[in-house]
Amino acid sequence: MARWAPGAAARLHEAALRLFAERGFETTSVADIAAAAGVTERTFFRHYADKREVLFGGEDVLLTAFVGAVQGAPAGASDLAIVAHALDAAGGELQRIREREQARVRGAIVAANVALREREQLKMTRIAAAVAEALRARGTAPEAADLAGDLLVSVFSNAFARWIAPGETRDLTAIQTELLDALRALVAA
Amino acid sequence: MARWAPGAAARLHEAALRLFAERGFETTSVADIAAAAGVTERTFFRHYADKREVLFGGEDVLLTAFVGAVQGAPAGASDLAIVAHALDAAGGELQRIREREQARVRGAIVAANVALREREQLKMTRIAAAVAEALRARGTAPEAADLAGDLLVSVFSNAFARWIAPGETRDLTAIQTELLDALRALVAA
DNA sequence: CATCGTCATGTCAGTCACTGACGTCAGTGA
DNA sequence: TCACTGACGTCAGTGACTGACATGACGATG
Repeated sequence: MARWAPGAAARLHEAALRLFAERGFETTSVADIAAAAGVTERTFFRHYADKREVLFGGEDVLLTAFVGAVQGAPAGASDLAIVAHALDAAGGELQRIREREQARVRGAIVAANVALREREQLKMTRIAAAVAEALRARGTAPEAADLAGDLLVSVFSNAFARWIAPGETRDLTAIQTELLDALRALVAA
Repeated sequence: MARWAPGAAARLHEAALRLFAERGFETTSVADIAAAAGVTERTFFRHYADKREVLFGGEDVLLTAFVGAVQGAPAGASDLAIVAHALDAAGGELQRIREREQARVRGAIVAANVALREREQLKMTRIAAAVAEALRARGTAPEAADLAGDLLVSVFSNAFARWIAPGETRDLTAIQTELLDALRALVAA
């Protein structure tokens, strides 16, 4: 028999999500989470670099999805077309791996806490930078690449926020397409 | 004679900036800053809510400049024209109150630390939200307002980063105008 | 089958950011 | 003269996070 029950990271993740939803992020200590998962506090920090990290585990998935879509966009496509392509591809993949209800719970936790919103912003900024870098690698001018990266993140973030809003039933990609159209109209005016 | 030397907040600010630049943000403790300013640690937290706050003091100045410019934009202007107007007004004001070299020092400190970059992102997000709200108050549709707020922040942030880049000599507003043109080209393509 | 290293965890002691409660005393106004 | 306030000090915490070291099940290797 194993000395310890396996899957400590998953147990910690689950316990953290439950406790954050029940009592809030700030009012649940790492010790609480560890106890609920049946490990010590030290073990928590062996699996997650800090208390917030437990909510941002699969961070790289989204980033690599966006970057991969940019790299895989058809040659000769305009920068905006590449952005649209990446939004479609990554948005579709996100819907496949993430349940909407689960995303709503997590979204509520993050929205309720400043430190978590800060972390979410950083994640998005990293994605924007990675997309910009991928565009530069395709030959886009530096200034345009930076702007396009920000633009992609703006459309995605706004679409995602609306996707998890209560009562919303549309596809994430549909919302993204709509917002991209709104952006075109905005800049063309 | 006064019981304590006046201007504790200013002394703390100065000491913090100097120590951060010399030894880095993480490796200088609040106790160090307080000692350098001739007060106790407790007093530091009476003036600044947390260790990072000492670098983000005049945060509201920029926000109110942007919001004020949006509110003061000519009636009937398109959303993009309002954004351009706000960038010009706030960018110009920023250059008047902030020395470029000082901004470079602060920028280097912030760039060197993740926690500080997170905070900077949050500040920008707040500005985007405030600008979006001001646009909605003028009658802009919610989706367009959110996108326009993000767009303004994207242009400003990129322009500001280039403004404090080593060797850069152009005006902040000139860089902003150039980036806004690049954005128009990007979306029109 | 004995032994040896690895790996995930526990244990312990410590640093540092941040907070609440309370005391102190110069200045200010009645 | 006296009560009050504002700005600070003092003290005793809590909680996030880290480094160093111990432990014991497991797989590999002889």
